[in-house]
Amino acid sequence: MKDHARINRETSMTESGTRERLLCVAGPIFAAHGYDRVTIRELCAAAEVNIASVGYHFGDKMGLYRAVIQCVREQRLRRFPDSDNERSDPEKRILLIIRNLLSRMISEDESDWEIQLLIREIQRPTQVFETMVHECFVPQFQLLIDTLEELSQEKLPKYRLDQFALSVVGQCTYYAMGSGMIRILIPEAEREDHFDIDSLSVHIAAVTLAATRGGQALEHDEAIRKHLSAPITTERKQSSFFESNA
Amino acid sequence: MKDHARINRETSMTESGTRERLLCVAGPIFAAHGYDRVTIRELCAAAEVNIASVGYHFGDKMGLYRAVIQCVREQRLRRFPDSDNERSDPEKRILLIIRNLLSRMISEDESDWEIQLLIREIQRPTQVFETMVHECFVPQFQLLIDTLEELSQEKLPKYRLDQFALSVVGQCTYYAMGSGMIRILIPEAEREDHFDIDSLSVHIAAVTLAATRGGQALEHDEAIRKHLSAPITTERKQSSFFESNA
DNA sequence: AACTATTTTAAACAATTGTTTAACTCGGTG
DNA sequence: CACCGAGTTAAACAATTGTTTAAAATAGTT
Repeated sequence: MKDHARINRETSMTESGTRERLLCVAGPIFAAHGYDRVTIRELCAAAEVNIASVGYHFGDKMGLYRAVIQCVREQRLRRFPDSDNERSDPEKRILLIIRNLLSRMISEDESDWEIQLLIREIQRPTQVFETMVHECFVPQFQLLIDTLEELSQEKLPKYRLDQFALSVVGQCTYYAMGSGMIRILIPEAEREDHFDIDSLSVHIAAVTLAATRGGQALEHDEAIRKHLSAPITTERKQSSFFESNA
Repeated sequence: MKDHARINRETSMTESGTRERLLCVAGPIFAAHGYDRVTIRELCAAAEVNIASVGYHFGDKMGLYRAVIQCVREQRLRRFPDSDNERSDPEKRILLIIRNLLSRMISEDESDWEIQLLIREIQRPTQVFETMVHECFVPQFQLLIDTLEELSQEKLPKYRLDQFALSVVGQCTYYAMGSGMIRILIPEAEREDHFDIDSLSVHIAAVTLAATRGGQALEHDEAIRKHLSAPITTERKQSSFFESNA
């Protein structure tokens, strides 16, 4: 019964069309509404195939979802083979990395459903998540760390580089994950003028450079640590970002 | 029919218990599994009330959810009235703000379901989202901006302060939203040693201070802008954070 | 053409969903 | 006591869900 589908998937001998149509249609829909809110009937209606097709070709609704994720991954790996911005000054490289990160996060294109899908995986990981991270995110993260290491004149311990790298990633991804909040916090006019990809990548790159350049960051680190002894724990539970203050 | 419930809710005359029990039980469950994956029967079974109770007291499943959100909000507003860390040097204040932000993000307590619930609202906003942001997040965001303004010696334009503030918020919230990825990217030993609330708040505060202190950030800004002319757009679509590079 | 394997189809499946109904209990008031 | 409104209950509601079935259609081979 389902063995047919398995053989079909592995050898990919047939080009019947229904499997591919289903695979192509499911991506944007899953990305738009999330796994739970998408029904098999909705997918099959969009793909103009029978309701039983997903069960036959993918065995399961989750099987279709996993196939979609894997398809996106392979397609991206094939489309973006290797970037070769190896030899240039680290300041420029870090700007490029940040810029690429942001252009993937801030959605403007129409084919953004791939990023939306991956972001959903990041926010609520499933079984596919771990392999996805290892294949796609870890290498880029390592590239970011290498650049940061080259950027800082002095030798930094690994955990320090990781912290800086996560600061970069955090700043960038927030514009995707917290876009709803940003839309409220920042007026639209200001957003359009100073929160485009160019302005933001320059800003984040500047922050990163200022933080990593020289030992001044560590110097501040020590200056701050003096404050960190007693008085903080007392106010620790008094206020929070989620609480009103006015 | 539902008028009873409405009157009951407004005047809060009766203390029947089922409404309150439902309200208390629903919070953690919604936070744990999300709105969609929670069934009315599951909630009523946990609260040991009849299935029709939610329809009677809240009119709707969504009504119960909105009541839970509002309950959390009011409870937090009541519990944290006003923090009075007004007069102290801005370096210490920014550290306190970051620290509070992080302690809310990195979940260690058992009563973290409130934050989890709010984070779910941030990620996938519903109707309750906007009022929630205006009541809770906007004031704290303003406090952050005020501190940043005091921190920078020179006068910065508003959009600049907003960018810095979002950098702070982004770095902090990433440890909550991207925790799944961090768990993979950073080894566990390193995470336990250098990614606790204390270390991270010092790190983020140091980054923020280094970025806002003096005009050096802007100086870098200009230095970077020179790079930003032509060559970027060419490599714009070549690689991405999601793509492998090795 | 006949047979086989593979794919598609319409229909029904069983389970679960949110919501509603109508009877019922209880407490207080005339 | 009778009455009434508020609250609770069990049952059923209609709708939708993912999944399966068994027959029909298609393609490929001898």
